[in-house]
Amino acid sequence: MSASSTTIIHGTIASDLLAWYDAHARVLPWRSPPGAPPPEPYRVWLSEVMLQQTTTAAAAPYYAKFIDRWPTVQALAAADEAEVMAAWAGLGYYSRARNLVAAARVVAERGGFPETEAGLRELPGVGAYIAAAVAAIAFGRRAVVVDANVERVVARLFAIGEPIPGARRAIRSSTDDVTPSGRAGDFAQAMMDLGATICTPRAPRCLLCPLAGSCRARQAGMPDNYPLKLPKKAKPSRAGTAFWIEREGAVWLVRRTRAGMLGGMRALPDDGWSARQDGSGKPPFAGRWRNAGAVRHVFTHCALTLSVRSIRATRDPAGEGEWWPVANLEGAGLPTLYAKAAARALDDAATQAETDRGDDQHHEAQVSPAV
DNA sequence: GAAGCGTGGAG
DNA sequence: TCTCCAAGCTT
Repeated sequence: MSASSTTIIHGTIASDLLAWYDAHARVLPWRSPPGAPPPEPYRVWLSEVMLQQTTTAAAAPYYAKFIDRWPTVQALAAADEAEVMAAWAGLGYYSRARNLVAAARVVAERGGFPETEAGLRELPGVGAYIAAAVAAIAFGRRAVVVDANVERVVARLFAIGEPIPGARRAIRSSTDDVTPSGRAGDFAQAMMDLGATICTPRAPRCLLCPLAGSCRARQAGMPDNYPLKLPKKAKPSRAGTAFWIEREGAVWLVRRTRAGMLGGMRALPDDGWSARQDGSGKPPFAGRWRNAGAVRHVFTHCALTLSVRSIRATRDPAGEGEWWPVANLEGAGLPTLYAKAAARALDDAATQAETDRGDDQHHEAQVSPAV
């Protein structure tokens, strides 16, 4: 195939896709309509960080909360890191929140966002994808934007049979080939919308696809065979224990170390469980610990059964921590694992109180059902 | 380059 | 219930 005919075909892909996008673009809180002036770079960047490995449905309420609370990058730069971490609680991948604050401070200090991919790439938490996406969407620069959606669309368009991650080089090269010089942001978002709504991982809707006529996987009759992915490693199961220590309507919370799982987040004290090994089961101090049941939680690379034990304290436990009002537990910003454990402890306490009202016997050794 | 890092929804 | 995986980055 000659270079000129290649260009014509690839140009058709871009124009077909943009025409489809003009008619079918998703309406999203961080997005401008096709052809309209782009949102502020702050909004594009914030949304991209939240959208890493995260569905639009999950990110949307957090995006609204952050924009309401920190409307500008200067406001975010001036925020307490701890408050940003707490606001991020539940969204996962918590290093994103710490990098978010760090990057905001760099941007505020230098008086605005870098406008080039290379400049953006220097911000903490900004990698190849986000740098390209912000350059294209916020600044209208031609950039090769490759996320998991684009990987899938391009692997199918060109029937790239090599498995991920080895195929990434070829996918990037082909994406470069089909990326137009104009409407950079719309093109990137159109590719992602196509991947999210038409060219889906399973059961792609090829009958609705504006690129079906150009798609080599479609022509071969097996679009959902692309991209090929290698089998994943088995996920280990871990066991740990969290401790609910209550005193005068407050619960003792600690802050996890910045490195590792749930790094930097508020948490219940626990027995040192990790993705690599079980916890010791040992409570932080001796006493009449109550078994409040257990919760199950699945992380990216381990599945945890977290036992919950509770006690009423008469003084501060050893080490760093803070008494947090139970009535305002939502404001603590506990990651989901510990929010589940807290709910288990509170439910157990409520159940016990009801039992105690129902008969005169104590049930201090009551065993709650496993979850 | 591979492993570490959350969570919730879909099928 | 179980598997897959979503607008990835860092070390």
